[in-house]
Amino acid sequence: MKKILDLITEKVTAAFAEAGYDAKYGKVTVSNRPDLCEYQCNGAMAAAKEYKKAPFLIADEIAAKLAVDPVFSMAESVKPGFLNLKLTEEYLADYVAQMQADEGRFGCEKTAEPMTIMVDYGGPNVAKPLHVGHLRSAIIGESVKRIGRFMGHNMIGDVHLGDWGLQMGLIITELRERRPELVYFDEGYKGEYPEEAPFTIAELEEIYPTASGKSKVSEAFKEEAMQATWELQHGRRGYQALLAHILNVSVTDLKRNYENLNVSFELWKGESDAQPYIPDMVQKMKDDGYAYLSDGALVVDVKEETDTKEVPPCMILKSDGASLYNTTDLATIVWRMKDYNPDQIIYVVDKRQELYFTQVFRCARKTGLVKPETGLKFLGFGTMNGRDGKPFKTREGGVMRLEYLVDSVNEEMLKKITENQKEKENLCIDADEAAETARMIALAAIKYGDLSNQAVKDYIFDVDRFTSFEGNTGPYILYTIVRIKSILNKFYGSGKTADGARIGAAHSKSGKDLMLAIVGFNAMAEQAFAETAPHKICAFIYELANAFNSFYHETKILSEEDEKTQKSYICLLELTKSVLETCIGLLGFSAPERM
RNA sequence: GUGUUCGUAGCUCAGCUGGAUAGAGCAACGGCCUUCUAAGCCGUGGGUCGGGGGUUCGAAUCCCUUCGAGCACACCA
Repeated sequence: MKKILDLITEKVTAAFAEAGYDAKYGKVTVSNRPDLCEYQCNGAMAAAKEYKKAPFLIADEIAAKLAVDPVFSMAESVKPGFLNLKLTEEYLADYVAQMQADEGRFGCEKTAEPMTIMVDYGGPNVAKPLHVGHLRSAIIGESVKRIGRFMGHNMIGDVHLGDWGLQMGLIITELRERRPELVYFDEGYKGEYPEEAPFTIAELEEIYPTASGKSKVSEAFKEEAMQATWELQHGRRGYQALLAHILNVSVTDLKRNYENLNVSFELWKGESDAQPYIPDMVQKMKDDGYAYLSDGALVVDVKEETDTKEVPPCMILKSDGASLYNTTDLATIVWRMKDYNPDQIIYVVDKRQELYFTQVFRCARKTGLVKPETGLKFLGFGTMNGRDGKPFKTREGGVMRLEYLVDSVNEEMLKKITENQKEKENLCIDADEAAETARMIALAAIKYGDLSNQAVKDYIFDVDRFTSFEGNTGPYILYTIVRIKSILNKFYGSGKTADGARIGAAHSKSGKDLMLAIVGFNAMAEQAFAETAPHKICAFIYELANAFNSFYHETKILSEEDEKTQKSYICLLELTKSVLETCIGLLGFSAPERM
């Protein structure tokens, strides 16, 4: 379906052309003065210069041509040269009805050229619990993935696990100190290793920080850990079996945590998966003459003419010959290209890593790791700060576990639901439903609170504000959906049906405003994808929810006596609900039946 | 130091491919529940869009400059 702005623009450009002006002046936008009009075109003022003619004269000409078009209920020129437009109720209703007939898409066409897009987000470390720093990547990445998928692209999410390096050696060393009798440490052991891991996730989460602490005070311990790391990476069987256990236990726990956030990944690849590709990659960079030694380290120059600042070379190997983060990230690109050949890779990462990623991207491009047309996109997000404007910390000053944060919001929500129930006797929610509903609202509060801000900006995570859920919040959106569901349930529950009915012309300003809000869906979705901007979806649904609540307040639906009108309302409610639900689906949360 | 992002109401943020009176929410104040969930609706007050200059018929938006804040600047990830 064509976007409504395009349809109107077609009319206006035709009018400009007919009147002898360049069609480019006919671009129509949504009005910024809703009190004056619904859509506007400012082209006459721009055209005035080229044609050396008073802008209002041009606008008058165009308005006269448009006024006879049955699409517009108003087409007038105003003061300097604005062209103000209003649609007829019939035309608008017809467009909205078409959206409804376009099931699941609401007038938004899938792309004609689907791309394969990999999204690198999440980035948790094994053996370490998720903390608040992982929240934004998960939330934003998941939404970006869903938006792309809705637009018809083949989206592949990769968690990009931090499962390589010294941390593994640390865990193994600590475990050996505690339980040297385990078969994993017996070098002569030739049999199968147990299937059951010798530790739980809780133990693992305690072992790692302990070991990490020891390595900082004990040189000997650190030496041992490095030795263990080396042996692990060079194929020591027992250690590899332990690594498998660590991964297993860790990933199981991570999956559970991500599921609670309604976040999932197609791929659970990690840094370790990139290691096999490193030797060949490095050799090729040397052979092709890109990599050279600088201060003992192997580097690739990534400076460009247009740089306004010094971009340091991209380091491939440290002066001791060891690989580093860059090496792993580049090798990750190698396997991604080999296995999935993506058209684009989007990195949802803390914005502080921007310079680092420009180096990696340039290096990948220069050395031919990716095709010239392969997109490498850095989607940096800002820091989540506490109420004091400083990075979010627990009261004690440590990093807060993600689980605790989610739990505390859950609790607040449950309290609120219980309170709310006392006020409304007709809501008989049992304990299980209340807990589940609280979970859904809490998730909406957290995700909406994050996504409604621009990703690049830092934002303040204020638990009190999020749990107060008035105004522009996730719970407000859910509440709106629940209200609609409630009416629909009562309507259908009385044995009525709206089969065969169609949305008709609006009878009121609020009804028309609701439709005007809905018709922007397809344009918004395209834009949200093109700009990887989930916050545009938030802005859209907030406006839509506002429009609905105004309409709701002044329109009695269940007591409407005219059957045709009532069915039309029901259709409109169905559409509003579907659009809202689709949108929150793109944001990564869903609505309960009641709250 | 170099680069970069940002500075909009008391607070948290939209708006930034230039357009008409700069918008929301929270907080403050005032209305609206015998009628579809008041987590709602309607209204009032609150702004030199950090300062200065420029481009333009027209600037929060583009350019320059200045002040202030954050962040990043090769052997960490």
